[in-house]
Amino acid sequence: MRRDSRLSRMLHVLLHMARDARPFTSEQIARMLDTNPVVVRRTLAGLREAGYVRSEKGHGGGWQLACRLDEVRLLDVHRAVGGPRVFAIGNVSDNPVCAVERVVSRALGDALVQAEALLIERLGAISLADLARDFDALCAAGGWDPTGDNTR
Amino acid sequence: MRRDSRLSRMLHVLLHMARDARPFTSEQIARMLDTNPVVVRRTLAGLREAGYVRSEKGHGGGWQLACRLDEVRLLDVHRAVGGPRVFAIGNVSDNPVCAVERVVSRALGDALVQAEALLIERLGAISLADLARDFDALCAAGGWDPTGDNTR
DNA sequence: TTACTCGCAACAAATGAAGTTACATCATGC
DNA sequence: GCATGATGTAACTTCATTTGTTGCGAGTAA
Repeated sequence: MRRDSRLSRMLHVLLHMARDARPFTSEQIARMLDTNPVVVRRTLAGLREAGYVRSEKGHGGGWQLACRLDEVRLLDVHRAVGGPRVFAIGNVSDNPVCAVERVVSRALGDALVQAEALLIERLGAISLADLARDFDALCAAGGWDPTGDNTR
Repeated sequence: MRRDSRLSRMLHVLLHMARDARPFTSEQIARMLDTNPVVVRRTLAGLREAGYVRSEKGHGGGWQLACRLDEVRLLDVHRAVGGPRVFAIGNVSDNPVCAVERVVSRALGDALVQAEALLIERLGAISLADLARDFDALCAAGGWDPTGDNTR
């Protein structure tokens, strides 16, 4: 499988929306993400169901933020895009018959659970507002021009 | 992609080998793991290159342990089977052009790096000897008969 | 009425582990 | 030597999952 990039992509879009209240069309977002509009609509659908964005059809329609930045954390977005499996590796069986395998399964499972817990904790500790602040800091430090077209 | 179970499977096999010095054929191991002999040989090949097992052809041949249990840690086995990608999720790009994406990439990357570091640390802290001890403890506690055929 | 937009179903492409088939090679025992 | 049992390996298929693509329906605004 390719590496799942939905969380990464949605965060990217959300931050752009946070910086510009005008609706973005799926076409525009697809160009930002270097993909195509159907993939964008498909993935943003999850965020809409969670209430983080809203979409409007027709002229002047598109996607807009529908939440406060400080109320949505990376973990929420992860869940909104389907809360996909975190690990590419894992146990072959959850409830092994073989006693030897039970020992292996427990040790490996413990390590994975701990690592996942840390990841969840990290993602739960960062809000979209934090990222927006990071962005402002980056601009201030790097002399980047926030009025230009930096969509890519 | 299916979840990568090579580490889990190889640990299972190694512990069986630790308990019985006789060579195991790929056929026998395949039955243990509920797979087939070619997959077994393919995966064990990595452990052989690392020097953790050795294989013999012909009558009475098969696979045997070739290392001390206290010298091989789960992390070593993970690497010996190819050290596959740990996460199923990740950033879409390592070096984004877009300034917004750079912020996202850094935050997400940091969280993933921390979680991976913890997993690596855990896998590095457990040796095959530790698992063998866990197994003995399990037998002692559960009244399991180590002389029986518990290969499955 | 036309143009623009999302919504969605259906299917193709790409990726990588696991499974399968086939055959070469080597070691043992007779 | 020869049959047998075992690994070594290439080549292909299967499977699961994200991503990409096409096509069409439906709503909305000018």
